[in-house]
Amino acid sequence: MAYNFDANLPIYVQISNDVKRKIVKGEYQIGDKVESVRDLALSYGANPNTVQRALSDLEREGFVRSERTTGRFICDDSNLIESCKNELAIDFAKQYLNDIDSIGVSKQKGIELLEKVSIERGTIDGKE
Amino acid sequence: MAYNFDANLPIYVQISNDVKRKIVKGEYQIGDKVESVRDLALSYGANPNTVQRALSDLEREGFVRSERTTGRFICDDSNLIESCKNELAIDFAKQYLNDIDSIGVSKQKGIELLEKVSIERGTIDGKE
Amino acid sequence: MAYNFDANLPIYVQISNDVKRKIVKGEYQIGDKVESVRDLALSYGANPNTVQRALSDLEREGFVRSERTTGRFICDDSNLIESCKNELAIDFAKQYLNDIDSIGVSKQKGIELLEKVSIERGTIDGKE
Amino acid sequence: MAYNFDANLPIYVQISNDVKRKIVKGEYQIGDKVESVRDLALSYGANPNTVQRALSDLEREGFVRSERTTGRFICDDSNLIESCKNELAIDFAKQYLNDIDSIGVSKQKGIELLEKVSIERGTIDGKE
DNA sequence: GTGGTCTAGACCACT
DNA sequence: GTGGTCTAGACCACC
Repeated sequence: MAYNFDANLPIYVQISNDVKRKIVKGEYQIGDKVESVRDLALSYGANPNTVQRALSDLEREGFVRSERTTGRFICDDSNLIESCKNELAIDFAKQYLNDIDSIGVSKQKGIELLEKVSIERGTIDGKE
Repeated sequence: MAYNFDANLPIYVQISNDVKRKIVKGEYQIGDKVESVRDLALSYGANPNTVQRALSDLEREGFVRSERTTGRFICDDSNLIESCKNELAIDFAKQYLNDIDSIGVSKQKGIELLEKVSIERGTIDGKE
Repeated sequence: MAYNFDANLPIYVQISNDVKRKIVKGEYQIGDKVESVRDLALSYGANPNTVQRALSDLEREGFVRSERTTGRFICDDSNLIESCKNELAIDFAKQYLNDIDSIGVSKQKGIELLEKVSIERGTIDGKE
Repeated sequence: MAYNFDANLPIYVQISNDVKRKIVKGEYQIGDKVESVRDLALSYGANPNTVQRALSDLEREGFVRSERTTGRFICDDSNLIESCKNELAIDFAKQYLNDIDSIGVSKQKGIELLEKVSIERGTIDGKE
């Protein structure tokens, strides 16, 4: 299995989210052709029907459009993509605030931690 | 079921983590008596054996000590608690950095989001 | 395919009906020469044999007559055409009454809807 | 097979439409329990998965809500139901106008036909 | 080859 | 018993 699915969420939701994430991050650019249902099924280690359902959901939400005989493509809707990105980022931020709050760490301390951790990681972010 | 367990982690680990979180946050104070295995099992909706294992782990790690006849108590080891708190906080911070990185959001933007979200929530943090 | 056939009805019936409709509407005038079987087959995207059968039926019903060497022509039988038109119109009317009845809309409301919709469409009917 | 499906439309769409029609007509009242997926599958002569899909769509559209262990129920959203009814009625009206237009019958004549046909049918509508 | 649909049959959680 | 999910395998239309 090429993808580590969380047992608590339906696989089709996780696939849908993963593709959304790739779109939002720019791994899929507008107009890009999405891999075929069968190929995605192979690489996710899921059933084609499950992938199909994930992509149908994305289509309904406006992230991809399908052309019957040629494949699926990323929609040209940068507003949608941007708002999705914001939404995800806000969700992550809320999650972080909840997490540190659950152990009695203040938001201020949480921010300092981000600086400290990012330096330790020596990532690109360290330059900021 | 009184607790929403994640299907991917052993339940005893999740219980152990939850108790640790409560200690770190101060919901359990040093010297406090921990509820009986039987009561904890009820409130977690888990098997007493599972709770027993979680508490044994906590004991081995030095968070609680058991006194044969009177019950279990939170250890007086503020260093351990403090370092545990830091460790958890760092884990959360890393998680957050990974999350926002996965959608192409910078650390700087991530910090701004924390401010924005915490204001919207109108929580205690708002005073900071 | 130049014609969107309904999978539930034999194609030859659908072709026959379409020609009948054209006669009734006046797209084919009395005495007009009907296109050759070969041409009709092309434009309908059907097999010439299928078209042949449709035309034979129309001939049997008296809508067209075939002259061995010159082709097929629309018959001069305005009574037949008129009664066919009425029959079709009545079928449509019954269909409409059934449709609105199936969702609990009264005939009266159905008539008002026709006025409303035809105005919205801004079609020729608007003048009436 | 207890339901005559049109080969041109996906079965799940037809089932969804049929249930919608029943809601709109009042055969299903607000709060009514919908038959179970398995029962509906039997009565429609379709696969439970197909019925499931139809109902999921209806749920997404807000017509029904599902309670995990007890069944599905018609939502209390009379606005939605009313607007759906109007939409369907308008579709039927447009269809009728198109139909009669395709044989050169005017809207006015079409309305007269409705009166005539409804009297011939001797239905309740005849009193209007 | 592509997406789309359908069936059959299975398992799960919940009550 | 309920809804929900997943897999496996099939067929179709389109190009």
